[in-house]
Amino acid sequence: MATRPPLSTRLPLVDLSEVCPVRDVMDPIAGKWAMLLLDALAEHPYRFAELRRLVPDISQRMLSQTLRTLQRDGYIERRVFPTKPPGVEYRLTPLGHSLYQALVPALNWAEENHQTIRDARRQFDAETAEAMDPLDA
Amino acid sequence: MATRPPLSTRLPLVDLSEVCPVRDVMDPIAGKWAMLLLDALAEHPYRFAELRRLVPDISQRMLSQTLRTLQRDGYIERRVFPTKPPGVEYRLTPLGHSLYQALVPALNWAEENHQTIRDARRQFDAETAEAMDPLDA
DNA sequence: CCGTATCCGCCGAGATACTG
DNA sequence: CAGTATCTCGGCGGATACGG
Repeated sequence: MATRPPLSTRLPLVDLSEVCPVRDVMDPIAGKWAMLLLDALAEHPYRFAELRRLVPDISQRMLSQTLRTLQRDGYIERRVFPTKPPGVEYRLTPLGHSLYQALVPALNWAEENHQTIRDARRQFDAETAEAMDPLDA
Repeated sequence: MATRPPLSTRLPLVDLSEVCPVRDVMDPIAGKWAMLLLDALAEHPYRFAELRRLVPDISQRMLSQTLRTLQRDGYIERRVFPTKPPGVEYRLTPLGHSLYQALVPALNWAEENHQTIRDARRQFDAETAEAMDPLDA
């Protein structure tokens, strides 16, 4: 029958990153560590090992990788000092500071409303459990 | 310039959701669709099928699932109308509107700086490619 | 019309070991 | 000190089929 390319091999109809700027911009900083690093660098430049200490549970691999994507998007700048042994410093660019400022309201909101949300979750879970198991009426 | 208190307290492995409220709050809305749905519902309540049309490339499964997690955190309310066939309307709660307001600066920033970031990416990729393949010096 | 159940590919992220 | 290379695994999210 009429030959049609398999669905899986067809390219998207439009460039989604073009259609939805918000997702294109937010995706790289929505990972597990990006915001933490932006927050750490917001006030002060840091070296690689210092960032490891500031975020103790990040792996070397994810620290390196996250820093590079932040650098790629223009949020941080990487400076190498040819000392012995070499040192590398990371600092926010003006664009990075600008992003951080735009994030501040959301970050503050999260902290202010954290307990409210936890309560909402507990209540929701209790209600749905009750609906499935109506013993505890 | 608004410097916030540290995002990550450096207490070791206790309950991370307790230690890092920002991650606990932001994680559920950092998914692929949550922000889009919040944005759609910010102005006007919608029914399930209407949301499908508004966000054409979302699957039924992810729409249902995302709406449920938003409801669980208390951002949206679900109203069932026993019509024939049944209709379900979703609308933002006051908490949901409050969250959305806190997100607005970040959303606007993303749109305003989208092109700048795309340019930064292109330049970064070009430089790293050049570094690996120094033919075009 | 409004979902849930199941199967599955992909990728983010951890652990570990190795280079300059 | 500041990374990369490789392996691995769990979970997000897509496709499809079925239920109320």
